[in-house]
Amino acid sequence: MSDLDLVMQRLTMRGHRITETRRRVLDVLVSMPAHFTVDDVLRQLPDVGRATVFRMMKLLQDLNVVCRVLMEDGSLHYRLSTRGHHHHLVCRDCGKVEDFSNCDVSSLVQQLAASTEYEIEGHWLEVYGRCSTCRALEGTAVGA
Amino acid sequence: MSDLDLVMQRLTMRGHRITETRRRVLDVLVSMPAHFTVDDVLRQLPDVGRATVFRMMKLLQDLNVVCRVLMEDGSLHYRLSTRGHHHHLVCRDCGKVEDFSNCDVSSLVQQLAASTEYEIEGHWLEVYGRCSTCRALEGTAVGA
DNA sequence: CTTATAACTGATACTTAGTATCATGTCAGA
DNA sequence: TCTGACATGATACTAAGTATCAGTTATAAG
Ligand SMILES: [Zn+2]
Ligand SMILES: [Zn+2]
Ligand SMILES: [Zn+2]
Ligand SMILES: [Zn+2]
Repeated sequence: MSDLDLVMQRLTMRGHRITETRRRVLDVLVSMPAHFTVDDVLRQLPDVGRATVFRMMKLLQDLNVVCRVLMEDGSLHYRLSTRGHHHHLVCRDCGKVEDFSNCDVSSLVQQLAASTEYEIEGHWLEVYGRCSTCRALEGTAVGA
Repeated sequence: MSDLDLVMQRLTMRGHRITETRRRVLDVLVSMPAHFTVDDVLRQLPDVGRATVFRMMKLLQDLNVVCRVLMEDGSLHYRLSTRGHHHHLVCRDCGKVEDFSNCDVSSLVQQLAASTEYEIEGHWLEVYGRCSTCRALEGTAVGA
């Protein structure tokens, strides 16, 4: 089943309607790169209301099919993802994203719990770097 | 030397002026709890211009005496801190913050680098939980 | 102590991200 | 096909932050 079908299914399962607008927005979302903003979406759907897209992003978050990526400057971008809790490894050059959750955050958290007496209940982690493709390109770049 | 003196020193060292407004804003900042917003500051200094406080927060970031705390909802708060790169452990109940940097993020980063072929250049980590004080209080809370 | 001037300030207007309201439109089941 | 709850778009609003600009002030050279 495609991500798109999955979203449709979850929508109806929860009593939400499949409208023409929702279908159009979803079509745009699946065509988007790894992460995007609401304005990226609006630019491709000028006749769709701003509030509608924001409402939809919130809905999709409730349905656990989008997450938010924290950029290094502190701004938040959206990303289609049907994973539960996970983290992002974002390429600074091309914006490509790797989701990961099989990480060793838990050991870090245990260290912290021991040294601080906090009871730890959540965390947010984003990692930034450059993907192999972009690193390979750098060597051959004009002027490099 | 107090944090406040340190800031003054760094300001003059970089050719910035010590003005009455800056002194007043700094006084408020050091009196603030672990993290705060610009509007928290403005509420205590109604005659200081909004832009001035934002300008000052940016300046203080350049001087490495404030950092930003990512709250769980995605909003950013400010925090006075003269540390370099570090992370936050934020109490969900009282807002208390522990800075930490002696963490095991580097091993996590190495794992990631090995499994993804990304060259890793940065990260952002925030941890949320409840401090020992708030946990102790819970047991004695009315109605608990 | 002046004075020149670069730095600083506050007001205002603007931007970006997101929420609230509300009249109109439409999906989907009876 | 009827109907009402759900969805939509326009509009206006909030919150965080930036840009502009005319007026003020710190500071250091004289
Ligand atoms: Zn995790
Ligand atoms: Zn890349
Ligand atoms: Zn606490
Ligand atoms: Zn670190």
